Amino acid sequence: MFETIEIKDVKVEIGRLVRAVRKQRKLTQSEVAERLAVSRNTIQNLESGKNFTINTLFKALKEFDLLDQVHREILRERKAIEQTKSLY
Amino acid sequence: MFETIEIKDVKVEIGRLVRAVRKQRKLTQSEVAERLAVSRNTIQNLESGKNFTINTLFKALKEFDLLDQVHREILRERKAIEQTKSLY
DNA sequence: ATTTATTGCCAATTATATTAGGCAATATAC
DNA sequence: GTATATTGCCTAATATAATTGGCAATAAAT
Repeated sequence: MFETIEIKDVKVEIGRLVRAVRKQRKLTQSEVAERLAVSRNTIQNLESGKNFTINTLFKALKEFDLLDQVHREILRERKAIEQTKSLY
Repeated sequence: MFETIEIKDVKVEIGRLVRAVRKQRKLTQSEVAERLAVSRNTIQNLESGKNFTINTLFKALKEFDLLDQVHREILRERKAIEQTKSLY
């Protein structure tokens, strides 16, 4: 019924997002890696749907000015949940 | 100017969100750990702002019916970016 | 067409996330 | 109050993410 999306699909989509921003800014994988202080392989993994740590993702989101937005959405989601009466 | 949020702050906020949902559903850390097929330590790290992998986070989001929403937001963000003329 | 740059992918090593187990502190139930 | 459950935190071992270095395939530039 609900939640047909698989974890790997979301990781692939994150990879596409990171790549899209990188391309828009005309940066190479090596340049992004240097800015995040990680290896190019780590960027490669991030862009290609492999597993990675939240630190790696958040470094990229911060570099690309998306971290603040993510932070606000997490905050909003938690507050929405805390106001909702439990269904369980 | 922009992006004053620190990575650690967002990790802490993720921890609060996970805990809020867990509490609302009246589950213990051990029960969540079992459902995600991870150790209780991993849930503890997730809830307390430590580093963790995207797999761990996405298992939790899927269990809590939040993964589909995240997936849609990532998709939307990428499409927005691809339509935007570069400022760089 | 020929360089030059970039990407995809691989093996070996290092760093670290995860696991398993335990115990004290705190919260919850009785 | 006492018992029971839950949480926070620690150590040691294991699994895996990240690093380093390399090379072939593809893309971009000249």
